[in-house]
Amino acid sequence: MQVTIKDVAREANVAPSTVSRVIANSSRISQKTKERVRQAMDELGYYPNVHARSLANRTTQAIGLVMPSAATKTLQNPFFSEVIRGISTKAHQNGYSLYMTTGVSEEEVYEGVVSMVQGRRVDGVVVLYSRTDDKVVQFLQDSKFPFVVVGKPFSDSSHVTYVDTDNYLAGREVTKYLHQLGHECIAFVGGAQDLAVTQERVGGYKTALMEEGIPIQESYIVSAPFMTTGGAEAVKRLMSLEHPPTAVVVSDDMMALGVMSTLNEMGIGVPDQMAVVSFNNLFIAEFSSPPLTSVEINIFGLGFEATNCLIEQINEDATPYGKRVIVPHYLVVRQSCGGKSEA
Amino acid sequence: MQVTIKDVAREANVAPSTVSRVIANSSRISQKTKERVRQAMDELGYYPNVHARSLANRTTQAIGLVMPSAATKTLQNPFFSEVIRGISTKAHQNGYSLYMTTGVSEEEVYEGVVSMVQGRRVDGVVVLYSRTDDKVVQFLQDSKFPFVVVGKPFSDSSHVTYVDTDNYLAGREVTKYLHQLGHECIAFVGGAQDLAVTQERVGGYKTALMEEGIPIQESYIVSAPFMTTGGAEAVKRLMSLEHPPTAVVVSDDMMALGVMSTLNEMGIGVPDQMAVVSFNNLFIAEFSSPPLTSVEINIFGLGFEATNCLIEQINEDATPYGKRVIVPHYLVVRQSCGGKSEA
DNA sequence: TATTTTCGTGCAAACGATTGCATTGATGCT
DNA sequence: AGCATCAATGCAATCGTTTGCACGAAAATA
Repeated sequence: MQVTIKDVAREANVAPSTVSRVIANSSRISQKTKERVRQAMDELGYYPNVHARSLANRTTQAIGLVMPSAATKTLQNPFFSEVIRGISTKAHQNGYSLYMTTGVSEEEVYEGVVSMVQGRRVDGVVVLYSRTDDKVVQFLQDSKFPFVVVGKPFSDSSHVTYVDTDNYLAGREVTKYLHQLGHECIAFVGGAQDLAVTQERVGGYKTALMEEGIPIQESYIVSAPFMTTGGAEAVKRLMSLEHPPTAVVVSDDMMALGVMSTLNEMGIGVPDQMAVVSFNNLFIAEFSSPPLTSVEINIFGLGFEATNCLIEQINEDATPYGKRVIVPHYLVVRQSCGGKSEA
Repeated sequence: MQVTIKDVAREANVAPSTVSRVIANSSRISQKTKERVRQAMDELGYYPNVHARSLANRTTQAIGLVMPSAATKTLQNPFFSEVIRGISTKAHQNGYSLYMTTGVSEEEVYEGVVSMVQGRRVDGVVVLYSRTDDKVVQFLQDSKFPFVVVGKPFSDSSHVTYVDTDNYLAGREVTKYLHQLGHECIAFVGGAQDLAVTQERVGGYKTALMEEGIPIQESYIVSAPFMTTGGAEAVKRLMSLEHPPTAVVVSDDMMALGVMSTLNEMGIGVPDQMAVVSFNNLFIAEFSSPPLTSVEINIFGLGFEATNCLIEQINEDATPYGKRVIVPHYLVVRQSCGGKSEA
C-alpha cells in the first residue's frame, strides 16, 4: 500500500537506517548519498508514517488544546478563535500541529486530557482557561507533563508557567478612566465567578474605587454566565436599584453587546445615560453601536506567547520553574463612554 | 516509563494479546479474565499508546480539518468557530478527535494536507471551503481518501460528497423579499469571487431579478474580500453611482457590519434609506444596530452533518458515490430591512 | 609501513500495540 | 473409549520508524 522507508532504501541502494538519517538530515551521511536518497524519495512519493515515527522516537510534533468544558457554548466567543489563531501560527512556525478533544462535561474534558497525555498523543498542552480547583491543571502538574495555561492559574501558580493579561491592572485602569470622565456610580458586570479573569478584573475595579474614595457597593457587582444573554439580566438588576449606576465596566465585549442591546430596549442611551467600557476589543467592538470603548488585550499574542513558552518547555528536559509572561494591554477609546476628548 | 500492555499482561497473568482483546472487548475472552485484566489495567493506570495502536491497526480515530489558506485571517470569522463546533460535537460523539494544520500560503496548506494524508495521521478530512481549481480537493479525490467538503465543490461535484446550504435558493429568496418590500434598485455585495458561496448567492440574486422583470446592472454587483473592511469600499462604490441602490444583499454578516458602519458614517440611515439583508445569522446579527435581517443557515449543522457523512464514509470501505446533503435555511427578520410586517 | 582516527554505512533491536494461527483442555457425540 | 468440536488463550509476526553499536575503508598520524 504505502511507500515505506524500505522501498526508498531499496530504490536508492542503501539501508533503511540510512534513509532515516537522511530524513533527519544527519551530518553523518555524505552529500552524495543524501541526494540519491532524496531523489528516490520523491520519485516514489514517500511520506514518513507519523505513527511509526512517534512510536520510535517518543515525540509527536503535536500540541494539545484544552478548551473549557462547555466547549459547545464557549467556542462561540471569538476570543477562542483568536487565541487559537495565535497558537496555530506559532505552532506551525515550529513544525507542530494542533490536536483538540472536546467534551461536554468537565469530566469528559478531563478524561480527554488524560488519554491525550498518557496515550502520548501530544508533546505538550495549552490550557485555554483557568478556574478554581481545576482537575486538569492539577493532573498535568502531577504528571510533570509540559503545559502552559492562558490566563492566571490558581493553585500554586508559582510553579506553572502561564501567559496572561494583567487583568487586575486593566480593571483598575478602566474604572479610573470612568471616574475621570466624572462618574461616581460605577457598576461591574462580570462573567462566571470561578474564572480567574473575572476575579482579577473585579479586583482591579474595587481597588480603583477605593483609591478614588468611592465606597464599594456589592449590589453594583453582578455576574452572569459569559455570554451576551447574560448581559440582559444584569442590566435589569442594576437598573432596578434605588440608585442605578451611570457607568458600567463589563468583563467581556460579547457581554457588553448584550448589555447595550438591553439598555437600548429600555430606552437608556449609551453613552449619554450610561457609559460602557469593556474588555478584549473583539472586532465586534468596532462595529457595534455605539462602537465600544474596550481594552485591547492582544488575544492573538496570548496564544502565540503561550505556544512559545510551551515549545521551550518541551525542548528543555529540565522541568522549568513556572515562568510568567504578561502581554501588554491598552485602552481603545471609541464612543461608548462619551469622553472622546480623553487620550 | 510508560505502563505498557505487557505490564498489564504480567500483572493479570495473561498474554499481551489477551489484554489487547479485552481492550477491544472481544467476545472470545471469558468474563472472568476480562474482569481480572480490567482490574490490572486501572491498578497500573494503563492507557494504550495511540501511536502503537494506530501503527498496528492502521486507524487513527482522528479527523483532519482543512482551513482556507489565509487561515490567519479567516479564523476570525465566527463562521469557522461555529462549523468547528459542529464538527467537534459529532466527532466526539463517535470517539474521534480533531487534528488541524494551518499554513499561510495555499501551497503550505496543500503540503499540510498531503503529509497528513500520506503520513496516515487522520482517517478522513473535512474541507472547510470550496474554491475553483483547488488542488486540495483534487488531491484527496485522486488518493481516494475519505473526505467531505463544507460548501459546494466545483470540479466534478457529482463524485465528491459535500454538505451545503442551498445558497442559490437563499440568494433568490432574499432578493425577492427585498422586492416585495418595494425595492427596485437592489445591489449585491459579495466576498471573494472564486468562492462557491459567492457565486451561488449572486446567481440566486440575478435569477430573482430576472423573474421579477428587473434588469441586471453589473455596476450593482461588487465584490470584496470576505471581511468587514471590504464592506466599506463596496458601499462607497455603490453610493457614487448615478442611481444608487435602495437595498443591498450582502453575502456575509461580517461584511454587512462593515457595510452598515460605513453607511452610518455617510449619514445614510438603515433601513430607511437603505435596506440591508445578509447571510449566516451570526450572533452579531442580533446585536448590531439595527439588528440584521439575515439568513440562518445553521452553520453548526453544516459541520455536524459533514462529520456524519465523513464517518460513514470512513466506515464503509466501498468508495461511495458523491452524496450531497443540503441543510435547510430560513430568513430571520429583524430590523435592517424595515418590513417588520412581512412574515 | 603499521597503527590509530575518522567517516559513511549497515545490522538488528527497540517502540507498543494488533491479529492470524496454533494450542490446550473441556465438552459432546457415537 | 475414541474422536470431533469448541471455547479460551498464547505465540509470534507485523505495522514503519529510529538509533546504539559494529564494521570496513579511507585518511591521518607516527
